[in-house]
Amino acid sequence: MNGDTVGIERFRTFLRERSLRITQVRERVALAALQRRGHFDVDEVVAELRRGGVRASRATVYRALPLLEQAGLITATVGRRERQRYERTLDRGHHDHLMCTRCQRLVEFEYEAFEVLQREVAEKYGFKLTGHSHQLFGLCPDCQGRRG
Amino acid sequence: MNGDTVGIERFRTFLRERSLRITQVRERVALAALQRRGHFDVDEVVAELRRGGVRASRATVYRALPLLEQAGLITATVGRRERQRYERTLDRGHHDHLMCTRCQRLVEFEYEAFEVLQREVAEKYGFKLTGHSHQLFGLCPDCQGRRG
DNA sequence: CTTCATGCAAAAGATTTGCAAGTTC
DNA sequence: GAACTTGCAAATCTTTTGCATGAAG
Repeated sequence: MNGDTVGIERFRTFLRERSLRITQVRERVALAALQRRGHFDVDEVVAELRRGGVRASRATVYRALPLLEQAGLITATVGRRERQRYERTLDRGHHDHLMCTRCQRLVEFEYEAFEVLQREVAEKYGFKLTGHSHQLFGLCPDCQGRRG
Repeated sequence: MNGDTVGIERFRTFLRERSLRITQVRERVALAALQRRGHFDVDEVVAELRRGGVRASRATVYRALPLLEQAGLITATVGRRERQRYERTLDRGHHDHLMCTRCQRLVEFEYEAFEVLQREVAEKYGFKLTGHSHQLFGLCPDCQGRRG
């Protein structure tokens, strides 16, 4: 019983709880998304599905991914104006992102100090911390000095 | 000589440095943007301009705001899939957000330590830092213990 | 069988772009 | 005058939606 299987089971439970249907397509989308490593977008999931011989429309994937997100299996990344991207929640660990605003290059970093400080801030305001989104923007070495 | 005037001067310098033209419309857009307090989007700038009797097309404003951003006068905010919003850089200070996921209550906090660490991370990867988005999610004191 | 999910194509919404006409240097 | 800007409309791009048809419960 690997991680994906657990994920699928969790997704089923999520769907049942909300009286949503457990369909073939939804499960296939879930599998395709969970099989991806690193970041992915809607089209990549569609491509992954096609490779596996599953025909699912983009619209369906657009409808399914937010469910997976609500189920806690994937996390949407917050970007600027590009297409929405996701990543498997389990892969995330505690890393955050450093993104080049020119070429979209994405670097992941992990700094325990941030986690500690965050807990500190939450405590200061009496909040019970459940998550965070932390992204740095800038120009990567290659893009510094370039125009536009 | 108020803040806006300084901003405009800085914008002129920025344009000159890149051999871009200092036009009436660009200056008006800059003024309109700098006059806004809090967050604003393209249409709000267009509206502000109209109120001042300036007719500038949306396209022009779309072309001008990134210049203002590059000049460091305004900062683009990062959201999910809505329209791009900006805020005057000077207004930002260095605050980040702590948001209650149940009642949407928003607390702004400021922790110099985060800024320091962020610069450290950027430097480590050779990035030139231009901005960041840092949000903590959790339950505020009032919402803890309540049902979701 | 009732209700919800899917696919398709069309719609929507935000932003970008080609091009002719107007400005800036 | 040459080069860059602007405005307009059309084009793009991503995401959403209406609707007829097909599955799930």
